[in-house]
Amino acid sequence: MASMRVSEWRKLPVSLAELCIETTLRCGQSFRWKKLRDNEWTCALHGRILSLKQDSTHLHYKTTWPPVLSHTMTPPLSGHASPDLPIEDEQTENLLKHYLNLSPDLTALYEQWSSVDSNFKKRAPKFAGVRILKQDAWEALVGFICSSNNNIVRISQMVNNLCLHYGPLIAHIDDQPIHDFPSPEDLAVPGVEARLRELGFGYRAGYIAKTAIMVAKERPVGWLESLRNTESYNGSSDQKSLPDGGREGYRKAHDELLQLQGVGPKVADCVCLMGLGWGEAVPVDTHVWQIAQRDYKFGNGKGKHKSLTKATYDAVGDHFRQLWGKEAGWAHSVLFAADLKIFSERLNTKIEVDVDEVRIKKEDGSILESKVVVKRELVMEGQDEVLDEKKDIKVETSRSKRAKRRKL
DNA sequence: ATCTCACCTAAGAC
DNA sequence: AGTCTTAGGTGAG
Repeated sequence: MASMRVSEWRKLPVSLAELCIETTLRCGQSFRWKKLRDNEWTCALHGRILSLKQDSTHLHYKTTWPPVLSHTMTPPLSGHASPDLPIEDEQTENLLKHYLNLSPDLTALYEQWSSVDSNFKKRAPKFAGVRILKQDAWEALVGFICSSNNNIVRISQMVNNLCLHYGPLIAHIDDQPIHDFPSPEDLAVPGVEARLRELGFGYRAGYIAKTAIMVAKERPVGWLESLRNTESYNGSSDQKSLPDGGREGYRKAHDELLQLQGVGPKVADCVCLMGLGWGEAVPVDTHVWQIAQRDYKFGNGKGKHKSLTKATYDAVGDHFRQLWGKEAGWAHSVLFAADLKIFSERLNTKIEVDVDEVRIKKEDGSILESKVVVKRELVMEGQDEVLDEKKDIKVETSRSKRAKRRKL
């Protein structure tokens, strides 16, 4: 397995409020990121393998390139030559900035949503840094077709199988083959439905096979991409207020997606939001429907909106668009994450912090002054019962002082 | 327009 | 051990 190249770790300054990969990569918007080692996330993207890890000030990234021919890979974005970075690292940095969608000021958006919505304000603090990724639209489409009546773990397994059997091989890591995501053409071949059924896709096998044929053969080249929001992000929220059902381009994209097999309103909205850049798309699943009822008094009134019909679906979306504005789908994803079972530990975790000032008098008379911070994360059952405890002790400040001389 | 089912599968709850 | 429910829904009647 000759010479695949691995870059050095490089870093980008990013705070946890702007992006938290632990939450963002697990909250069900992408299904291919894997945690291979402690806090290290890996995924194949655009013909290379990307690894990410994060500390409180920086995002660190590393690229593994396929053995040969890496120069024939089309760069995802052309960038200006930089004196500091090798051209490939610069490409990867551009790819990352694009994929992670780093332009929107998430801190400002959280503040804005908190100022208009007390429920958001209450739930958001433990779910900072939930950012909507700019995923490939086709990948998002297939991933969310798989998501019906399904859970994140199984969706991830299915998508993984899809890549393994139909996606182009990129490289091996620890003898494990890593494949990229298959194109519509890769999946528009005879026998796909039967094979996917064998692979455990169930009734979604037919949806994927048919949708792949529609996209690859019955739509013009570039059709899916043409549905993308091309506006560059503009922070000012008081642009002409958002139309009731969202912008024209969003409605068009949504309508077009509904023509595909296995794509209903919810899946179409997931693709609009996470694959096509339409921030006002609000996917309403049973979960969000429950949130709407529980926290926003939906369906309480006189019989209207009793169940999640198409009319109710649209009304819920409109309500959240009106409340949160142009990036309603982003805010929706924060509350969605806050309701996921895989993150439920955070909700009953309380954090206790003890700070001790310690002074040690040394023999030479100087005083060593340090602050010992003991941080305990307690997983609670009810009010008093502690199920689990994680302790983190660190010496935060430490300095020597010359002994003060007593005045006589 | 709204409602009811069937549809794959695997894991957890009774 | 079986049965039921649930997990980011969709399509057909």
